[in-house]
Amino acid sequence: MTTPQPLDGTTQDFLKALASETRQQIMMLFAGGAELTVGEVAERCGLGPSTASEQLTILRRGGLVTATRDGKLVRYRADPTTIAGRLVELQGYLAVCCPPATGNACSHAVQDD
Amino acid sequence: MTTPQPLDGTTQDFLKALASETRQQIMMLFAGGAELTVGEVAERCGLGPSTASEQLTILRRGGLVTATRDGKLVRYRADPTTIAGRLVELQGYLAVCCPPATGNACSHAVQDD
DNA sequence: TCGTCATGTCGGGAAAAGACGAAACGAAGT
DNA sequence: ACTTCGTTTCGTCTTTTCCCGACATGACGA
Repeated sequence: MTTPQPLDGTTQDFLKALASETRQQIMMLFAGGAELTVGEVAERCGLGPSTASEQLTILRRGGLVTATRDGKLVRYRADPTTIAGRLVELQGYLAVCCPPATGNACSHAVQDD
Repeated sequence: MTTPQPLDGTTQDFLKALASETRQQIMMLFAGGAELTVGEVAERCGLGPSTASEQLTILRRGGLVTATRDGKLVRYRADPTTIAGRLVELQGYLAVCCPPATGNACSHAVQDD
């Protein structure tokens, strides 16, 4: 079950998606459950539409947002469920790296030897 | 409303440190609370000593490891306390992006009940 | 059908990251 | 002091990322 050896590919996409200031900025736009089109994201971040589309694709691969088509628009929104899942995966990975000995907060799911 | 702030600098360092396959690999070496020198990390990851040193510096900046000098050696180990803190910060950031309305599953992922 | 508009895809160029070897630094031991 | 060994810093190269403009795709309205 536990495949904590390397890091799961999905978690890797999650981390890489989040490890960019621009994409962090994009994620902030979705605060409060906002739905935004590619063009809106582009404008609010000062990016070209193509760049916004690319970055949103990366965020979608990372499980951070979902997209639905509405006419010729595509509405993006945050994906809390998947985000929570990736966060748990990340937690599990870190729990392996952390000494599961003393009362440390980052170890509570994976114990193995 | 929730602060539409980009993201804490420390959390950014944390994410960037983790968003690298080799650094993830390095972190795995510290499983079980192991203490490793730069040379050991280098050898086990198939890296040059200088590269290992650089990557460990990034991990230290991200709060993932701590270093103590022991003679001419430098022993690195995981830093569970700081990791847990950064994880909580990350979770807080993501909670802002996530709609706090529906099953906001991403606002409880890290808690260590 | 045709034109338009929003999005996605493709190439390219600038910037950053990743890894290396050579050399500098620091802490023992001879 | 000198030598040795582990670590760090520095310069360089290669690879990847980031953003762009130009073009292709797909959907709607005339």
